[in-house]
Amino acid sequence: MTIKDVAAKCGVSVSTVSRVLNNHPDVSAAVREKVMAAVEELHYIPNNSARDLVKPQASTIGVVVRGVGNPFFTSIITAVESEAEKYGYTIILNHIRSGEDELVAGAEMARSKRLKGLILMGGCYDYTPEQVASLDVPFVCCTFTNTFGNLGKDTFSSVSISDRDVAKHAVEHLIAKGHKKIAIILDSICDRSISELRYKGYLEALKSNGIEPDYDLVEEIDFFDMKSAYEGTLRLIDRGADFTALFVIADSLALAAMKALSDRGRKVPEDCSVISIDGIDMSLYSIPTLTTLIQPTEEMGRDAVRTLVSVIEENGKHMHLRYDTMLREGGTVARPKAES
Amino acid sequence: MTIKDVAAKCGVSVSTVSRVLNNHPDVSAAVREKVMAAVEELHYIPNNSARDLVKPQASTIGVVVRGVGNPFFTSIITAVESEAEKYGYTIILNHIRSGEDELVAGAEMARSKRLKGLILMGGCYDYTPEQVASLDVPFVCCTFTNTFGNLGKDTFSSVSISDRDVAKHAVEHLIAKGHKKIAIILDSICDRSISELRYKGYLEALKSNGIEPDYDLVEEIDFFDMKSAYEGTLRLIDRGADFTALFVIADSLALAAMKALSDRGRKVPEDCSVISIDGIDMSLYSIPTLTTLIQPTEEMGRDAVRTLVSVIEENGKHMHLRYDTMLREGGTVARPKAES
DNA sequence: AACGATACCAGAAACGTTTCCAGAAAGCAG
DNA sequence: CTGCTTTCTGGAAACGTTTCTGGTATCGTT
Repeated sequence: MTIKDVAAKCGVSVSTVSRVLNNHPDVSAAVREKVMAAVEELHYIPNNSARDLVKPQASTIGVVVRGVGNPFFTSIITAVESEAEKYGYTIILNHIRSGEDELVAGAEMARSKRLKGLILMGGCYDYTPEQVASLDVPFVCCTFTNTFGNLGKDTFSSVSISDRDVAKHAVEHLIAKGHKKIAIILDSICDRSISELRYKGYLEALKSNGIEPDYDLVEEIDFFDMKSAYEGTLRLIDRGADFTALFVIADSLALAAMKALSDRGRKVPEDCSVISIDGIDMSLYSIPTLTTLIQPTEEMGRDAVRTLVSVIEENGKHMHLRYDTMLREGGTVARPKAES
Repeated sequence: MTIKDVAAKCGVSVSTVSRVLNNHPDVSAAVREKVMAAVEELHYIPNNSARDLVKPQASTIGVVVRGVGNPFFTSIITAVESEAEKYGYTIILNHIRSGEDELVAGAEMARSKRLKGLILMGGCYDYTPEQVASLDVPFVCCTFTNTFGNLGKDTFSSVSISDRDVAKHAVEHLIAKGHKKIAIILDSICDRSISELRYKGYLEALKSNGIEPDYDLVEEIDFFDMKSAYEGTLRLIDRGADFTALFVIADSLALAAMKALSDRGRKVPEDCSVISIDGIDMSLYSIPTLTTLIQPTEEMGRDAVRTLVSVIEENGKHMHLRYDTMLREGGTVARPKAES
């Protein structure tokens, strides 16, 4: 089942077989025909390792994703996959658990698989220059970006929304509807995650509208999953927090929060408004439809591979792309009830 | 940056470097130390292609998934990934669109990537022996199985539930609650998909309970996605179909169906009961919680790679594993209202 | 002191390709 | 018919590893 076998089979040299396999011009039609037939008959399959060894163009880029279940990511991944295909890259996915470090996972992966580049999704945003240097393939941060004092900005790319501004936008939408007592559900803010940025946006919105932040309305959850969000919301309610609206930092968590509200007899939006960020498919089908700020996942996924490919192939410069979100008004935001 | 460079760097032979890299015993501590240092300093990374060429144990198995967005699959994939890791396999994902043929996609993939095996998710169940033969790596069908006249049963494996029985179970649960007018939402049944099996189970349940099937209560949707399910349910309602319960063949579709019911002013479960199959995470957080038959995704994913690995490594026999589902009673099923 | 065993290391073959180089056959102009 | 291109094909080197084979010190035993 090697190229030698097919060469022997039809009485030509190895190099000739190679030529027809690679569509080189210097081979007569007769021979080409004969070789093709032999390939077919022997069920010959080229050995990619050997091929790569000679001409190392094997282009595969790795995607490391923190947060398996997040449907928001699957949407971006789909876009990444289809765009990568256009450029002749194959992508290989690596799901990591919350605890793991995406940079070491990425490095490990790049090492063992000879990746041409890396796309990181759902990580932190505070890589130090040393950490970045430890990765010796170009990479782009997807859905988040480094704000570590602007250091090393030119050593990697990012595609993201402005998390702080978007969060601010969301909260201001609630304020515009007349809400003043706005609670927030977020995952741990201490690890310099996206969560922290959105939290800052939340605070900013409150402050710039003259609302004193009430730290009793902040509920931090341990993990970024629906179960934690559900339980967190129950805690918030059960400890008697006084709020008329809820800002949840991601759609999937918001859906779980709505369930918790419902389980405690609070109607959305009559008793409590809910708004969040992402625009996952599922959020269209909640009852009522979730009001959220939609991220352009299609473009983000596309641009992630485009900038990566540009860096890989033509030594393009690293870029940091920001995207606008779009407010989709569902049915989860209403004016607060008049004070009784 | 080849092994030769590091050999030169520290004045030993190529083979010695290779030995320390592969943890072979026949090398002195001093030399090992020196080589390690050089490797570190030169940032040397072994070339996997060359390595694979010599000892082709590079174990990667491909997973081709039809139906990107289906959260049910992501749950299995997670299990597959973690189990594959245990056995030292890396998995590479391939999402295909509904139109594409998973067998040709798989074959293509196996060819170009030298896969050791394949896991197919969300495909049809009627492969012909010729089709199966076209794939020259072992594969296991996940979530579905071949029933093509039992032909070629020993040439591939499968892990699945008994779709017909489970569907029957679901519908009989509704019947037990007193429902007689039971509608069904399914994706196209003509392509010999899982859908068809579940449809058969639906019919069987009706018949064995003396209920005449009413084909006006069957709503076929074009694509397996929430949008189609939503629209299909609207069609069902709007054409005046008379039903008190709805069996949807998958959780994600059921959630969309519930939204449609809500949008048409029908309360679940008071006006209409809903039941489905899968047990995705999300279904725990619908309002009310979805009543569904839970598939053991954890076990299924695990066993998929186990049987595959067994076939690959020790020429194990192909197996066809069946799993039981578990009824989770949520809040979407109630007795029908008394006839007015 | 001689011998065999042991520990360590170098050389070279092999893995399956691609591609460069050269050579043979064929075509064509003179 | 000669010489020169052109067209096709075969041989062999190269890609970066691993591993087999063999050889040289070192050491302990007698």
